Amino acid sequence: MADQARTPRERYREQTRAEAKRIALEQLAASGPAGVSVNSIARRMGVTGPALYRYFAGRDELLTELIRDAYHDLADAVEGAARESARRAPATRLREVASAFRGWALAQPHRYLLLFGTPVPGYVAPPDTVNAAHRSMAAILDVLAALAPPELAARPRRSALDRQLGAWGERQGAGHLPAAVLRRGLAVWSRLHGMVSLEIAGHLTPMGVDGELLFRAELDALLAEPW
Amino acid sequence: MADQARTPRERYREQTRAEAKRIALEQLAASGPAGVSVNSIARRMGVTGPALYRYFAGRDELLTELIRDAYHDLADAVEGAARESARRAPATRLREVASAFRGWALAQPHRYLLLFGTPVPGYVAPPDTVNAAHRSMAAILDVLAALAPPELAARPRRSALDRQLGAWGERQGAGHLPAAVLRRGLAVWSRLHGMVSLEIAGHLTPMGVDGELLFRAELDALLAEPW
DNA sequence: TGTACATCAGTGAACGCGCGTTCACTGATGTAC
DNA sequence: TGTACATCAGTGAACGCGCGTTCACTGATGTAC
Repeated sequence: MADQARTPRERYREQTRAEAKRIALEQLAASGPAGVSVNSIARRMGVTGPALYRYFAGRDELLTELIRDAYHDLADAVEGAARESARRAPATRLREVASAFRGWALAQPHRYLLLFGTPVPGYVAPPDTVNAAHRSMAAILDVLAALAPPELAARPRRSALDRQLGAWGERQGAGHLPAAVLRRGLAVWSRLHGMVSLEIAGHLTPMGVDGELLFRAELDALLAEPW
Repeated sequence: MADQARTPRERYREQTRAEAKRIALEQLAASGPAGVSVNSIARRMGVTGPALYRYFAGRDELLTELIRDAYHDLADAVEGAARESARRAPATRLREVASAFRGWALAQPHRYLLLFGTPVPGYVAPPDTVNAAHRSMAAILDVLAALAPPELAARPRRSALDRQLGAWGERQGAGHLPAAVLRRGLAVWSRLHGMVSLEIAGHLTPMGVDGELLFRAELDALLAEPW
């Protein structure tokens, strides 16, 4: 968190951008992505609308920043859980990592939905946000690799899914991972997303189901699956 | 699909409502839920905005109709698959039913996202849409009940999750189902939703993963799980 | 069958609101000699 | 240290647009006798 801006003006710029983003997040929480508006952010900063165009090229750039920040923030949480549990049993680590993912999402549902909810119409994410998106996956794969039995590495990549995941893994510099680990990583991500997004969107409430219990049951099931 | 409206006027009313909803769906597909606007629907019908207030109390009622229709349409697809595969092996039936769910969602992603994506800010679904939502689940549970080994029924409902699901099942008139079936039904729904919503939102594309292959792999895993 | 009346569809004006973005301009802050 | 200049932040007006909703009203369609 060191303040890298040298001149006072650069520092001021950074502060103003940060405040605009902070208010944008409040609007996101209150009214969804459509509620994030340049004019109303400016108003709440005590400034006229056009002033913000000194700091952001436009609304889309602001949204891009929010999305990038959210991906990195989520990844920080997931990586943090992996790091802090580094000396524990692999199964425990997976629970911790998955729990960090879920915890982050529940704590700030609007940001999770910004990433994984209904795509914002007309908005196209710049390519580099994808890398930020894959940081969380990399942390999950790390833990899974420690969990998997060592003899997996020798198994060939047979299926079409294995080949697709293998190509992705190599692009990500994770070409050394066994196919089964990549496959399970995708399963973890997909199932986590399913549970978390149902819970956040309120679809469990009318069933009277506690999301945490579903989460634990699904993790138990996942850990019981053979490799 | 019989035309139940007796008088010409009632028939006309129904036609106008249906056309408005048809156009609303086009707008939903083009610009998301925020793009569904009373005024622009009216414009495309060759009519002024206020005219539509003869047919809908307001924008929220229109959205409610779209949501209710979508839940029922999805449930029709899922139930249809269950019915058409009634004489096949239970495992095959589960694949068919899950595939119908996914197929419906992929064919009309905007409607799926209207149901399960980012909640529309400020919109509160009327209670009876919940029943429509649970029709799909009921069809899944039906098939799972046929798939489960018969001795399950004797097992007690031990866990907190089982109790919550049991209470829901009884409210739904499905109190006779074993706890494990309800649990697995929830897992099916949650996993399906995870895969389908990642795919629809375009999160598999940058990984180069085909959603269909993930779908098959996850169903294989699910069918291999012990009861 | 014709006539009087009730019902309903749709209009047009209006209210109050908000949005993203551009542009010419003022005034303050920093920089270089 | 002072002065001339460049840079930058922010303003206010404007453009063009859209929204949901209310209301008094016209004209057409149906209904009852």
